Amino acid sequence: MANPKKSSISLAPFAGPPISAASHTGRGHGRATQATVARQAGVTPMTVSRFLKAPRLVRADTAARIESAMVETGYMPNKHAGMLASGRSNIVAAIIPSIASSIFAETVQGLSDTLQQRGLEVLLACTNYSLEREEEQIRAVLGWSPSALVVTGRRHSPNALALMHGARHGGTPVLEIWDHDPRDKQFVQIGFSHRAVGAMMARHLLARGYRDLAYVDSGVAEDFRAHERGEAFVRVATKADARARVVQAPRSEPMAAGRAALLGMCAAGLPRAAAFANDQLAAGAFLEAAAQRIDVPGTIALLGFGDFPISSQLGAGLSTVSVGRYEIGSVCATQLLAMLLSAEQGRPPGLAHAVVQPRLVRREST
Amino acid sequence: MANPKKSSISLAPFAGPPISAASHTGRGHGRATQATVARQAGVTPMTVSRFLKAPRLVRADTAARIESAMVETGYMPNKHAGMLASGRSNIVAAIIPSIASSIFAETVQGLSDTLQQRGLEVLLACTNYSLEREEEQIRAVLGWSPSALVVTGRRHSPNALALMHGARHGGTPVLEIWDHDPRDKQFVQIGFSHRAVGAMMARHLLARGYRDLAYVDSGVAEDFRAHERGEAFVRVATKADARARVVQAPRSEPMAAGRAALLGMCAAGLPRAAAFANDQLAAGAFLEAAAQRIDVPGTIALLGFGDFPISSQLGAGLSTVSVGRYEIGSVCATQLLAMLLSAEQGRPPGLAHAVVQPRLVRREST
DNA sequence: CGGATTTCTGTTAGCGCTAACATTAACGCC
DNA sequence: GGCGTTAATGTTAGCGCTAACAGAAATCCG
Repeated sequence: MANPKKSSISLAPFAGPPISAASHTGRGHGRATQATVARQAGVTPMTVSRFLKAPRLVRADTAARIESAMVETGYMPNKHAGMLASGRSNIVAAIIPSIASSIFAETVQGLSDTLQQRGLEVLLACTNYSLEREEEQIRAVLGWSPSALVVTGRRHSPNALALMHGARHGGTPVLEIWDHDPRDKQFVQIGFSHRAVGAMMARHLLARGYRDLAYVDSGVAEDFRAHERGEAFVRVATKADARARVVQAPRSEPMAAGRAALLGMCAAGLPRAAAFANDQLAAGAFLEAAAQRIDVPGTIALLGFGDFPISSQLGAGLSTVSVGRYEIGSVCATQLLAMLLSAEQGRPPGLAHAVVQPRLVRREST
Repeated sequence: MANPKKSSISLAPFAGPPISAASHTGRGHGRATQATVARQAGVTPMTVSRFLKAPRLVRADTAARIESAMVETGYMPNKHAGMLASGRSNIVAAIIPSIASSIFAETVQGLSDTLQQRGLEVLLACTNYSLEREEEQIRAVLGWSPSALVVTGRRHSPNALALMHGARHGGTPVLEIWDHDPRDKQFVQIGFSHRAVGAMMARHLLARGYRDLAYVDSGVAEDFRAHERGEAFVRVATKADARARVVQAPRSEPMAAGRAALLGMCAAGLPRAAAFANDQLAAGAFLEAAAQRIDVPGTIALLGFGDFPISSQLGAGLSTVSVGRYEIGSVCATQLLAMLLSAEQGRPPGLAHAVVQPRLVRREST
């Protein structure tokens, strides 16, 4: 009971009138504090604090008295006070585009699974793929004095960048996940090159002999990584003297958007092969193709991105690019812990990027 | 810049040796505080604090001086200190079974969208469908003195229940989401009766003339709500003199589990209709049926639960039960805000449950 | 234009906890 | 048994912020 393991996630807002929790009489909020426990156990608060941090530092019988006093009083440590006094929040703030889309959920899981074992909590914030919102979120989470800051991607608003640099100069490790550019050494990056993936997708389709290609981009204007994949895709295809165009899917539910994109291409003339910004789009297109009795890959080859469960389940399987979603999170956590450790020991942080290499999974759709 | 809107989510752990953030010289952590800003602006810290809380309470020229001092110093409020001093954390802790499964992601979105406008943040914790873990998580989040606590479902470990009651008696509203039992008045509930849904599913299949039924439960042992739907399903079917059995899907990736469940039923003798614990399972079964050239609904009718995007996209559509996932979150937030408001005004909290009624969506699979 | 308002700012104290140091108790050993 | 050593506890002060009240400044109005 003294050392509960846990893991949680949190969302935060910041407008309108704040609302108080309880009707408190004056200041104290009624809850038992370390002082309450100490009185009950016949020791000073400091001993209680010590017991909580390192039980072995107090004598066994004292520890027992404290422990039962904690149970009797229903003591619950106040982490805000602890943070304030120690200067350590043991919070890692992570800013991701979205929780609803399952892309980042596993990364968050990987992050928290690893950090959890080291006594760190993850504070999560979502941007809905908006840079403006990202800036707000970074500002918001910094108010909790996180031990480290994790953001998604390499593109940020100028203010957001300033906040990130400020945090880093204040000694807070800042890491960028889900992207990688070896030339960019501003922050530690954990991810992969989206250009390389776009190129990989194009080369795969070219290698299979398709020479009239399309890249179906998600309708999300600020999903820069999807755009980057598309640009690289087109560049490589064009360089190989193949035809390549970019099609925008509508910004709706992704599977429906994929269906719509396929229908759109039907009207405009089907390419021989289409690469998609993600598996959901590709799955939608696959299902629409089935509905239209368009042969895949006979008439059109389909290539997804992400390797989500659905792509291995549809028909004989959708070819896709497999990304270590969970791994990005766990590697990020490991890296981050190393940075915190070296900061603790006064060593310089080191700026080692980590590449989580994606790989192409060929199934029957290409 | 004085009133940033935000929204974030956080995950928390609690074991192993804590790790410090920066190499701080003694106590102060280098960051500008209200005192820094105050000195710069030639006022007392209190005026800065006041400006932050209610800008209109300070004279315009003072406000301007403070504002520029904040920019110059790069001031960032310390929320821990604020919480400690005011006794209000403006955090709502939400405990859900899983983020990775998209079921609860939208509920969280609904919660945070609504709370955000009122200056409340959401602290999220996942249990992975384990009551033990739920208890740990509740204990963990209570350390942040949340303004309210939201938990999933009505089943909790005795200790968890004790913590919840303790929190409530400390004036913290406690709400249960995703379930509803009018007889249970311990905590405010926002959701629906899973028995009623199970019954609804059975009645739908009976009404369509199917009399040999199966309920395919998810392999998640502690998904009590899925079990409850299954029990009610069987009860109603049996009462109507139909055949009804429960099949356990393997605990794997849900779509694969659905496929496996269908194959299992093939071997054991196909029922005339199968209801599933969720749409992913049903989708897997649908795809396996297609692969096996089993006619749906001719040979076997399939009924899902949840109304996820996939169920409207597969073939001519999978019948399912549509649940207001987002609505549960937003209604919960509204209710919670009302409770905080009445607590603030000293009124008794009121214990109004809110039912978010699910409805059956018939498509071509039944 | 003086006293009652209203508006703005300052003072004091303390939220609950923990670094850092100081002190005392317990122990070992020649 | 006195001295050094270690183990266990206590003392002091302060983290950054905000209630609550007190005081000063500006404003109003008969």
